[in-house]
Amino acid sequence: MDNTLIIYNTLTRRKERFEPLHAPHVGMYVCGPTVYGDAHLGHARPAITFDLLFRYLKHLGYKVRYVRNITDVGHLEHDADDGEDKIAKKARLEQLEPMEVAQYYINRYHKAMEELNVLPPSIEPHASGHIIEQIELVKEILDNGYAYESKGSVYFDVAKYNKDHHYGKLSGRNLDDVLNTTRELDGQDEKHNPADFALWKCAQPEHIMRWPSPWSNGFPGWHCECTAMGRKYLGNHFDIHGGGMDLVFPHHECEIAQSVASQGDDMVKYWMHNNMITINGTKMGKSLGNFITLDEFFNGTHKLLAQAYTPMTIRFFILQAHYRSTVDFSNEALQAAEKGLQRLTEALANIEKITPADKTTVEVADLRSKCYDAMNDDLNSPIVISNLFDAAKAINNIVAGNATITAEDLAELKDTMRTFMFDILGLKENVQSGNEGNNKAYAGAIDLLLELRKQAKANKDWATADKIRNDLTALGFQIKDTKDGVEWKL
RNA sequence: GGUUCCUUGGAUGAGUGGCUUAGUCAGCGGUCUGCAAAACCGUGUACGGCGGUUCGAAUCCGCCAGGAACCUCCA
Repeated sequence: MDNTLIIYNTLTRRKERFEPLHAPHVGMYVCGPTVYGDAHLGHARPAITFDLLFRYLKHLGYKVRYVRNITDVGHLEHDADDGEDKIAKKARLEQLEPMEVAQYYINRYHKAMEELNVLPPSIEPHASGHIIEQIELVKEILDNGYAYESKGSVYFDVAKYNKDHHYGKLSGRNLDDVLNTTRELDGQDEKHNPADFALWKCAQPEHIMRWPSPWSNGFPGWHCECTAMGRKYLGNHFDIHGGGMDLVFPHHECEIAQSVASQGDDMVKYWMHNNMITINGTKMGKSLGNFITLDEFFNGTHKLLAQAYTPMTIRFFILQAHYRSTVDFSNEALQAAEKGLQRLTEALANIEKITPADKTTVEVADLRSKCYDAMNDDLNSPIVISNLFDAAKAINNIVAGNATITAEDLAELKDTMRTFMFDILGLKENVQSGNEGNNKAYAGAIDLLLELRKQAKANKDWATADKIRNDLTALGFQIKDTKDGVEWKL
């Protein structure tokens, strides 16, 4: 089996063969959330995309260290008069300690991720816990002559850097373009050049979150945390750095500059970026105010939602599109995903009903290799899913008596389905809430009703039979009459 | 204005030179069923427009139209 993973590298703009720097170890860093609000559908995209990659790399046998940070400090807010950061601003509004706000949203983020069956990363470092490392990074860049101090703040000298290196190689820009299009920003008068970005910001008097440094009491610049923490936990050179496409410039571009200016070269071998989720053709984003939080999806409480959607429906919906394509939100699309997922899980359950025969008359032999081929081609999860649907069709045909399968092929089919659905795509069956005892009791009650219906049917009392079925359906139960008896589920 | 990219059937969404007009959802017809549901079988004119390259293009090149992301915190 040829398991050569090919991934698209934003840096080279082409698909490349994945060759880890230190196989079998793989280091991967992904930009995590800024915790000043609830996670929305857009946040689920990178989480699920890189969860897929994490799962697949592990499945291939790599030992993966996956670092996903929590940004709880350091992002400047542009509509603020001073350089106050988002966490501090929200804290004052709500009369809470900044760390209390951060913790609240971290907890909620973790809960949402768990519901989406996103595996926790190996390390989840907080920016606020790595101020020392960030100060060290700034010092190195200063020592190397690529930064300067101004009124207690430190700025990266982009023009100087660009003489020795290419500032803009990731996003395809050149410095002149950046200069011509840079807008007025806070602290511009402190900078030598409008394109320079902050490595350390001197805190205004009213700014709550602040740390001492050689330059001032303040806080680290926008881009330092990922460079400092990536290096700390993954070393000076690691394999994969991921994030949303909207982070390519300036965030990841600046990370490269910081890395080169401090250690002499880029830390990252493969840059990977997931595309956006759109709503009415426009990006769903915090600042645009057009976002729907994950909790709202799970509860169906947003006015644009026709119904609640389970976490697995959301996950499946995202996996049905390739990660580098935009995916457009709509109720219709989500409902389609919901039904599609149901079809797959039912087919998987139907495997248990199959009695092996002495001959296989369905095409399932190459299912596994087709799925691997799709995954190896830049994580083409939509193709994996379409292959699983082919398998579902085969299973249903066997159950319907139109085809047969040998015990050996059946075992292989089952194992392939389970491996890809559960281990790699990370889908799981929705677990019913409620305690065991209650579930058992009410399952018994349903069975009793269906027994009565069976008797009514035997007496050709269709009115009674239909009433039981229709009323149960109205309560949310699905009743199926199969040749082996009645099946039901909520 | 600059950089990067996109435009596929009713809705989604793969494919990137000819064996793929994927797959899902919806619709329509049929099989099964007391009737349904589920399942199965069958089913439509799709590749933004105009040129070019080629034996052959949805797929490569050019122009035009429309749209998006980034250039400001954002996944």
